[in-house]
Amino acid sequence: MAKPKEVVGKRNAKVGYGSKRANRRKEIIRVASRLFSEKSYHDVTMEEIAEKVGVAKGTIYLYFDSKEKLYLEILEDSYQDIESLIKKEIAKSDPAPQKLKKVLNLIFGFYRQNLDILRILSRDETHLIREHYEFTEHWRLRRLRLYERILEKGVKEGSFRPINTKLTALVIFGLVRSVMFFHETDKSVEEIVDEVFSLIGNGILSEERKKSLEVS
Amino acid sequence: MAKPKEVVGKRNAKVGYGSKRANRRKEIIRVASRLFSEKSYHDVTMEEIAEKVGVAKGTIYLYFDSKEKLYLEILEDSYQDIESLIKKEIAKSDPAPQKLKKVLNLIFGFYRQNLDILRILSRDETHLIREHYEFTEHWRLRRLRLYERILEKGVKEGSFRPINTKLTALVIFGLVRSVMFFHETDKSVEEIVDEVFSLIGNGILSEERKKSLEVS
DNA sequence: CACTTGTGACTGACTGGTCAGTTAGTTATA
DNA sequence: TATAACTAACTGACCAGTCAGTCACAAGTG
Repeated sequence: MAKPKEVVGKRNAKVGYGSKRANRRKEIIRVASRLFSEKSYHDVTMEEIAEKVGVAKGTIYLYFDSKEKLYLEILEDSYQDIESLIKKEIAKSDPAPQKLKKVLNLIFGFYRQNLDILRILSRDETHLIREHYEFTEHWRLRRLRLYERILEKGVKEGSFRPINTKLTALVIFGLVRSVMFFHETDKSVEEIVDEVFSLIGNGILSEERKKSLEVS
Repeated sequence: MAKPKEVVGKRNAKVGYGSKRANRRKEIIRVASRLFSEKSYHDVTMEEIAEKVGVAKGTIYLYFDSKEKLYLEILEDSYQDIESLIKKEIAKSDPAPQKLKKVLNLIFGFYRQNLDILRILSRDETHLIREHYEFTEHWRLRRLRLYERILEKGVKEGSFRPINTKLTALVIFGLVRSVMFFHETDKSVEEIVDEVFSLIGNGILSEERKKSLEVS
């Protein structure tokens, strides 16, 4: 415990000693993220990444085992970042509607600030490699469960109607992506979330219409 | 007008004379669709397509100028199919809510019957080539406008609340994809559409909750 | 100090393999 | 037999990953 643990070990290990080496790593990830957000996986070459970082191609391989590993690390980092952000901000005791709104704000906010990552994650290149598929699937399910738990809590509390929580979670999952990705960015995240929340909160039918449906 | 137009012309023209040649074309598209739905664009090789069709690679090039053209034609065909399906079924006079439900039924139904196409269209490989991006964008906007028009009609009729139709269209666009793609297929299309429609129609908040929000 | 040895970061030419697209030649068909 | 359909071998470009070697600098040594 006294001595700091020997940290050199494997070259491409993630653990960094906040030094030059760690910075290079980060710089490579930064550049690669931007490139992967602009083009598909196969259209980004290691040569190109190296060039934009300002090193030779071989150097990249001193930090990452392979192109796939580099790509997957970008994905994992992003998912981790979002999730830890949510974990930090959400208090268990919040009533479900507030909780849902908070989560939406955090997610929309994160994506707004990390458009490259939004573009990468939105793309469904789940066929690249087996690992990638499992990866994406894993994180998708985590996100769905998060929504579901909030919805279930709301139903129990009585703040939400007795809805199909699984389906509703899917609906929220889908709309987040499309709204974030395609909505004009002239509105603040808060405004967008307010509108989205009011929409899924109250629905689109008018009161008269709802009444007439109840009758029939 | 009397004589059928000279149709031979360019080898790879789409126009077919319902014969052998046209069938080959269709078969190639069918096989390619399945492969493109299983793997990413770059991971499907022309060799593989040829093999699965049962011809030599060169033969594919007698029907399609390039891999890109083949891919884009699959996309275009799919978009066209869905849109013409909708156009055929939707009467202008339907009230907005029914219209929306009908459209959702048609789209969900189409995807349920064409899972390959759902997988291809869901993937956002919009970076492949410039043409592909414009393509996808074009059809996305058409779909959004369709939703928007229905929503506007409903607002005017008074069957929908005065909602932000642009945002709502995006929400619907997003949820269709994610619900269709990920929802267990043990339910019929009608059941799913009913549930989705009730969700976006009435919202998730309970009546008490809505009232308490109105007060605050 | 002058030197040697060591080392981690980095380089870039090279390899092995892949694959879209071509073409010269063969087969089927009208 | 003329033409369309088809084939299979080939070409050229591309690219992930490798590896022998360079370089700047630090640590040891007499």
